[in-house]
Amino acid sequence: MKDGLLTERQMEVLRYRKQGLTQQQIADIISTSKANVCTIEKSAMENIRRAKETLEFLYTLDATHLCTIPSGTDLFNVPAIIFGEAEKINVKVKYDTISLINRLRESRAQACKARVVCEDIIVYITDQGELYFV
Amino acid sequence: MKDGLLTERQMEVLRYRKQGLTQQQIADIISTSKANVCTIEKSAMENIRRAKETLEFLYTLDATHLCTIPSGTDLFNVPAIIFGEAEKINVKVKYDTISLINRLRESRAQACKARVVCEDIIVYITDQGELYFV
DNA sequence: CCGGACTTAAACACTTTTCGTTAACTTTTA
DNA sequence: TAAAAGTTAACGAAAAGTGTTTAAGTCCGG
Repeated sequence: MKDGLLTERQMEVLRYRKQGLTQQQIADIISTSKANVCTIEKSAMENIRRAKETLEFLYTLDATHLCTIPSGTDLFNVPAIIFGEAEKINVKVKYDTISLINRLRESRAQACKARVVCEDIIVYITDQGELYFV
Repeated sequence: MKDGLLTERQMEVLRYRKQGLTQQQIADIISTSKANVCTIEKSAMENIRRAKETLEFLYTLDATHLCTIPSGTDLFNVPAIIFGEAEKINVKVKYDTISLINRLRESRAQACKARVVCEDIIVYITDQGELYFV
């Protein structure tokens, strides 16, 4: 059994960064160039992003397609749409209006511009009322 | 920007499996051997495990070390130890006694045998009272 | 005990990732 | 603005991961 996605080098850099060290300081400590520290940190972040996306996929496997929010929809209308669709299939959404919008904003930030949805958003829901946006 | 950890092949197999197909049926559909379906599914599960472990690492970066539960401790004494340590640093743990034990069992199953902790368990905590066991 | 479902190991060709260098570039901050 | 911090691009070598085959397993219900 292997560890997670991150290499020793990547974890090392992330830990030093968390302590507030600059890339140059870390480069000195681990004896390499600051450019290399930058790329190691970057690939670490990329790996973390991929880990998150992998689990998102897993969730959509468990969930069923609920509806699709068309691009151009007012953000504040989204909860009503989702509550309505969930009611049709007898599932209680585990978010209220505000937290639903926050959940959406967090998971699909680039799809939310100001008060408007600027990309089609596919909505999945589990039996437990958990939502996933793709 | 690339996708998550899973390859097309791996997602394909997981989706078919979710539908309840056997490895042989999937092998026929995607034109390969059932042994290969098995290894693809296995590496998919391994990737998912690694994705989870990667995020766990990320959480421990945000969290501070709270205490270490020594091997041999009675499971039912663990909550009291953790509540005590958390109180010392003025953090409210977001679990009650029962759910804390469940959380521990889920995250470190192999470290819990019957009523006893059989490995040292390092406990991390965030400002929000979330716990991580390593 | 037979058969179906599943697992495992070794070996292979192939692709991707990683760490590293150098050098130029942009952004932030004092 | 000047210095420090951070980013990017191009490239190479080494390491790791993937899909595949073949062949030999285990595990379990009927």
